[in-house]
Amino acid sequence: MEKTVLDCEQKTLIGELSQGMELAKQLMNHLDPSASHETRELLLGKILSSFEKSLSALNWGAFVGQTKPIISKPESPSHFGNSSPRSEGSDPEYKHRDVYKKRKTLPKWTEQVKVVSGTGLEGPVDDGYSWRKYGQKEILGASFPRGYYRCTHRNAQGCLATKQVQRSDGDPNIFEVNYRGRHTCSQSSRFNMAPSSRTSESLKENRNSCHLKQQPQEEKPPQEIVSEFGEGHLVKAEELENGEDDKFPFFSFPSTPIESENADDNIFESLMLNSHFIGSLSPTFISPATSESNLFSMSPCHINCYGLGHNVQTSESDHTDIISAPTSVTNSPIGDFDFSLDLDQNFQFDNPEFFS
DNA sequence: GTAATTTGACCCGG
DNA sequence: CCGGGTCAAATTAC
Repeated sequence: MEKTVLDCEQKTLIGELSQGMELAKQLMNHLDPSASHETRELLLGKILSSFEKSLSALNWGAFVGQTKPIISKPESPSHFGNSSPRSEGSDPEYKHRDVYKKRKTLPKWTEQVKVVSGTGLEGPVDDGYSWRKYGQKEILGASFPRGYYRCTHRNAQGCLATKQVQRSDGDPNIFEVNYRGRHTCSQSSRFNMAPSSRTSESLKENRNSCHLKQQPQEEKPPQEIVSEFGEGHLVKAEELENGEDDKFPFFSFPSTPIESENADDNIFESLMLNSHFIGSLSPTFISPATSESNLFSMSPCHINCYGLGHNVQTSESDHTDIISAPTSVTNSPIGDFDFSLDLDQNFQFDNPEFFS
């Protein structure tokens, strides 16, 4: 495989993006208070946001893209596509068993998104992927319904990525976005597959054509883009309560042995994480009073990535982890990735997950 | 006409 | 049995 070339491409891209992001941040720091042109701030905010998205997508693509269809098990995603009406079947057992089983094994992580101005726009909720809403539910104890989204290309490409979006109880400005599963659709790997001829232009093209579609929300349609500036993220990776069988394919590793690639990807992780942590690591968390609505007060464009493995627990206790070790965080994720990659080696052999 | 959303019913796990 | 997650027909938007 010509991974090396691609990796170089990605490194360059990531490096540039990181630099740009840092510069933007610096610029933001040096904003003249007297000027206080919101437009400028807005612009900067969007720049940063854009960078974040790019980096994030790049990073994810690095993992997802290099994997071929993740679920290579016999009952591959195909039956997602088959409009398999359970009603028509006298088949009492449906395929739901498989579905739920799969659901359980998918990697899961939560992103807490804060939208400052209450205009109703959730820029952050639009994370760069195309989602289709497939359900909405009132959640007990929650003031707002939870929306269920799946990747638009699930049928076409068997992409199993889903997410849940729900407003926080107390704060309509906070959205909890629960991601589940990695994107296996071609879009998600757009960066990864980018040939050397690919420039930022084509990347932008990609974004427009595939990914970045404004996401209509259950609330009011967005009128202004102002709120996008004040957004804050908290990304935390979680693993499902891993049963014995459940390893944590947080990045959906294929069962094909790839070692050097992983190493390189690890570098990407570090790169990206570092870029995020540049000047953005401030333990400004507010300890969550309750496990329900966790309000994290953060500086704009503050993203924390928590990786995997040993660190993961249920969402509630997760918060404790996050808050309790804000300083070690800078290194921790990288270490975690290392850890995970190491485990990945094992994962290749015993991911009985897909054999059942 | 096609694609996305809405919405009530269904299924599963706890 | 209840609550959460998903499905799919109906409806709406493009």
